[in-house]
Amino acid sequence: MDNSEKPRGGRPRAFDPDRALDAAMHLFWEHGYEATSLAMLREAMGLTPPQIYNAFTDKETLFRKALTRYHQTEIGFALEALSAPVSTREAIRRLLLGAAEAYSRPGKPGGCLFVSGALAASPQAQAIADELRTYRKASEAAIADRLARGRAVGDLPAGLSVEGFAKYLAGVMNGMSIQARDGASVEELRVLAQTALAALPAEGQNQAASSKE
Amino acid sequence: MDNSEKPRGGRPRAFDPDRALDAAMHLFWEHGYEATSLAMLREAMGLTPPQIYNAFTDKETLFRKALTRYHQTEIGFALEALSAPVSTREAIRRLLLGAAEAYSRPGKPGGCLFVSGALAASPQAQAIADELRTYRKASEAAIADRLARGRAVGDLPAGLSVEGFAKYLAGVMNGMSIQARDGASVEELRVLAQTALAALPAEGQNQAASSKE
DNA sequence: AATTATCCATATCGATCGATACGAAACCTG
DNA sequence: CAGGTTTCGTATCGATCGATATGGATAATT
Repeated sequence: MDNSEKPRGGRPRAFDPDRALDAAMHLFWEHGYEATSLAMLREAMGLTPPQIYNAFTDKETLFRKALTRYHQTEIGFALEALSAPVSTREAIRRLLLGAAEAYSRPGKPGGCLFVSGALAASPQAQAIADELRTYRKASEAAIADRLARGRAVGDLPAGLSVEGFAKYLAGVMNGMSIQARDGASVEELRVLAQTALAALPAEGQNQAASSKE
Repeated sequence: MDNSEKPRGGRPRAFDPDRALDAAMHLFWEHGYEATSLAMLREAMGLTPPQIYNAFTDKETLFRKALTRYHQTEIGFALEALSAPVSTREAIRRLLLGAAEAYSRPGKPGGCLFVSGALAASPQAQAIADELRTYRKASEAAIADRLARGRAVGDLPAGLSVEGFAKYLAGVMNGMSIQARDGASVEELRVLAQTALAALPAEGQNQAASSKE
């Protein structure tokens, strides 16, 4: 679990595993799991196949580590937005605008790795597709949790279905990911996010937790 | 261009090309272009490789024909909704609810082939990915056209950006496609669609776009 | 019946896929 | 330095990829 293993002896590595993992992550992000070949990884990571396999076990493990790294380095905006001490509307606004920015970063592949990584897969890669779906479902569940808290404090109507609304918001983010992949600019994604926000039920008319922010 | 070619002599086909194309389409729909192997196609279509290549040239041509067939047989709801003689809001409502149904048909793969077919692709399959993006862009353009017509007749505020709103709606549909792929039921997709409709600017209060709220 | 054209079935093709065997090289421990 | 351990570079593995060569079979045309 620790990436700074103790070298109990033996020849030291001639490369930086984190840099190599970054290169792999970007390649998977751009081309998806199956369409990214070892030859492409070899070139992008600057490593020989034995180096890759010694450091990352196999292609599937490498991809899973790339997913973890992506989660840590590229989409911190999500947890940040959902846990910020702001109103529910503001939290959702930050979430969607954060996605607009994260899905269209210059020099990075468009969209979200969790969407592009393996939306369709061969039977052999079904486990990878399932893993990505798990990430997407977790994102939706995190949104639902935030909405439920917002409803509990009066930010949202008591009758609102948090699951349904979370599915809408997660769907919008997934759609933004595809629009980003199709070349949408950060400004266009921001407009999309703002438009999506208009579906939020009016807020502020009633709240049990009065001046929250 | 005619699928009932003239048999100017020679041994007749022992299979129905349309049935075979249907099988291929469903396989591409489920697994995407690259992850669908000839071995899978061979089994699903019930044909030998020479039969496939004789009838459909190669894998890429087969996929493009599957795209055309998909467009003709599975997503007629879109053109239908956008060309129906109803209000703009009703047209968009039919579009989104039609997508909810089309993306979750029992016995068919979830989501839209135009999204799942090749969201990420290897460099060799870039042409296929571009083709699918062209289909998606065309859908968005068709929505924008409908919105522009709606705005012209006062269904929508004069200041509304049809391009921006079309990008939102196309994004929502793309997101619905992914939600469907993640197992969302037709009811859940309908709720998502209804939620997305709430972002539509109010209609009917003004025809000349006078009191813009 | 002879000719011509197309399709069918079998057996594979070369290229690429992900993954390794092997032995030399480079570090720690004793 | 000797022993142990790990990574290095080179070469290549078997499996699968998309795609075909080949020759017999079946039809319309002459």
